[in-house]
Amino acid sequence: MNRDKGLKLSNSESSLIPVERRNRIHEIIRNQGIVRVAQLSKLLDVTEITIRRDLELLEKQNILERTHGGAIHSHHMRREPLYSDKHALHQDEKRAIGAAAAALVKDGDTLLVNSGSTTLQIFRHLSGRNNLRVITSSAGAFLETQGLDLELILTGGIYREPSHSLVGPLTTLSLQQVNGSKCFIGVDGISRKYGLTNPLMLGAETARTVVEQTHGQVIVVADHSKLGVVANYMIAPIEKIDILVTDSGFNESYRKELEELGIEIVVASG
Amino acid sequence: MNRDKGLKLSNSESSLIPVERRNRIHEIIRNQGIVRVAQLSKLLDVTEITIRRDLELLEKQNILERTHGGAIHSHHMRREPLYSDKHALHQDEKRAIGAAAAALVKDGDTLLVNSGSTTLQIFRHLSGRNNLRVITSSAGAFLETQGLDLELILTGGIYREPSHSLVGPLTTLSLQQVNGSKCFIGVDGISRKYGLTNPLMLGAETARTVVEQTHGQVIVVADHSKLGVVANYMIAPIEKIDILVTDSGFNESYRKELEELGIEIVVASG
DNA sequence: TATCTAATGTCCATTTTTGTTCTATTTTTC
DNA sequence: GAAAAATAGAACAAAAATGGACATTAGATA
Repeated sequence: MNRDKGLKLSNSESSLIPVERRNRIHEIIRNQGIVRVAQLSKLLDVTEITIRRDLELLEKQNILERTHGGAIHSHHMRREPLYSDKHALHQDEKRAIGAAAAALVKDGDTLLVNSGSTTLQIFRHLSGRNNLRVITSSAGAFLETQGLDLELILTGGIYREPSHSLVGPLTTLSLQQVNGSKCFIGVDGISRKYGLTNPLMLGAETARTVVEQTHGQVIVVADHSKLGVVANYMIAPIEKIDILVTDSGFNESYRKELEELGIEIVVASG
Repeated sequence: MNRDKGLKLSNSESSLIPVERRNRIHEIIRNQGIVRVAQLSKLLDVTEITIRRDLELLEKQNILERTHGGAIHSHHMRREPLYSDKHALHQDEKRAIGAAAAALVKDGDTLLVNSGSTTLQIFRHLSGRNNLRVITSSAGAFLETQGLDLELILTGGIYREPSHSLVGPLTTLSLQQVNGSKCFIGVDGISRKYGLTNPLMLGAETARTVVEQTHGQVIVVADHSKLGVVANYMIAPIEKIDILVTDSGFNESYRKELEELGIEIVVASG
C-alpha cells in the first residue's frame, strides 16, 4: 500500500481499526449529510474500495444510502429546510462544543438533555459509545441519533417550531418520571449574579426540571456569546453548574471567576 | 470537456457527485421557483445534457416540471416525503387513505393520532384547515406539519426506530392528560371477531389509550391488506370503530358485515 | 515462530455517468 | 407564416466509479 504520500499525517487520521473508521464515517455523514468516497479515502487514508466496503456495511445497518460516488444519510432527507443550521450563529463553535461535551459521556450513562442548537450537536458526536439512555425535549433528536447504540426517550410536550423543542406541562410531567446520571443543558444566558437564564418561560421551566432530575453532573453547553448575558427567566443559580463547555472566545477574567466557584471549564477547540 | 474556462473556480462548484448536484438543483429551484438549463450548467460546471438528465430525474420524483429551457417548481404537489417511506408497502393506497381521512377533519378539532405510515399521511393533507390541535405519538409529526395552522403536541415515550413511534408508560401517561374530539388510529389487523390488533404490546397500549381519551369519533385508517388480519395484541373490539377509511381493494362481503355493525366505510380513491 | 483469519489492496471487467456529435423540435424574430 | 436561433433528444464514445477475484498484509492464535 502506498499510504504515506507526503507528510500531512495531521490531516488524515493515523490508522484506525475498522470499527473506529466506520464510526468516523457515521459521524461525518451525520454532520454533513453526504459523503464522497474519494473524500473519505483521503481523510481516512485507506483506498476507495475499503471505503466502499464500509459504506456497504453501513448501508445494511440503515445508516446511509449509497449513491454513485458516495452516500447520503438515510434520514437526513432534504438536508435543507428543517435543520438548516446554516443560518445559526456560531455554527463552528457549536459543533466543537458538541464534540467536547460528547467526550464527557461515559458508556452506560443516562443523559437528560434539553433542546437547542448546541445540545443538538452533542448527539452528532456520540458514535462508538455503548449502552446509553438519552432523555430529551429535543423533538428532532431521533433524526440525529439514527444507528447509535442508545435508547432514546422523548419527553412529551407542545412542539415549538423555531427551536424544535417540546415544552409545557407535559414536558415537565414526563421529566419528573425519570432520573439522569448527567444532564446537558443549553442556555441563553450565563451570569455570575443571575445564574442560568432562558428568554422563554416554558423553556426555562424545562431546563430547570432537567437539572432537578439529575443526580450527577450538571453540564452546561454555551458558546462564548452567552457569557455575561441575562435573559428573562431563570433556570438555576450559577452554583448548580458542575461543568461548563464553551469555546475559546471568552474573557479570561470571567473564567477565573467561574473556576473560583468550583465550576470546571472545558474549552472546545474547533 | 472544457471545464476550466478561466480561473473562477470559486464561482462554480468543484465537482459534486450526482446526488449532491441534484440536491443543489432541488435547493435552487425551491428558492427561486424556476431554473434555466444554461444557468445551472454554468453554475454546476457540467454540460447542459447532464442538467437535462438531472431535471428529467427530478421530474420523475415530482419535484419539478420541465419546460423549454429549464424547469419550474411543482409546488402544487404534496410536500416531499421527508423520511424515506420509499420502502413502505402500499404507498399509493396509504396516500389516498391519508387524504380521505384528512377530509374528515373539521376546523377547530382536537385530534389524537397514533403512529404509523398511514396516519403519517393524514398530516400531509391538512393544509387549509384552521385552528387544529394535534396530539400524536408519531415522533416525526413535526416534520410533516411544518407551516400548518395547528398546535402540535407530542406524547412522550421511548422512541421506536422502525415506525418512528413513541411508546411506553410515558406515552400512556401523556395521553391520559388530554382529550380529543376525534382520533385516528392506524392498526395492523382488523377482524370481526378479534377486533383491532397490533403486533406489539406497547403499540397496542398506545392505540388503546388514544381510543380511550377520545370523546368523539374513532376513525381507523388501514389499507385493505389489514382486513381480516389478526395480530397479537388487542387494541379494542371492532364495535369501537365509528369510521373505517380504507382503499378499494377489499372484499365486498366484508364491507357489508362491517356496515351492519354500524361502521361507516370510507373508500379512498387514489 | 508458524499459521490462520480478517482486512485491505491491486487488477480488471462491468456499470454508471458524462460528454460529443448530429438531427429534430420548439421558440423567437422578422 | 417562414427563417433563424435556441433548445432538446438519440446514439455513440469517453471517463469515472464500481464490484469481483485474487494477492497481500496485519493482527491474532496456537
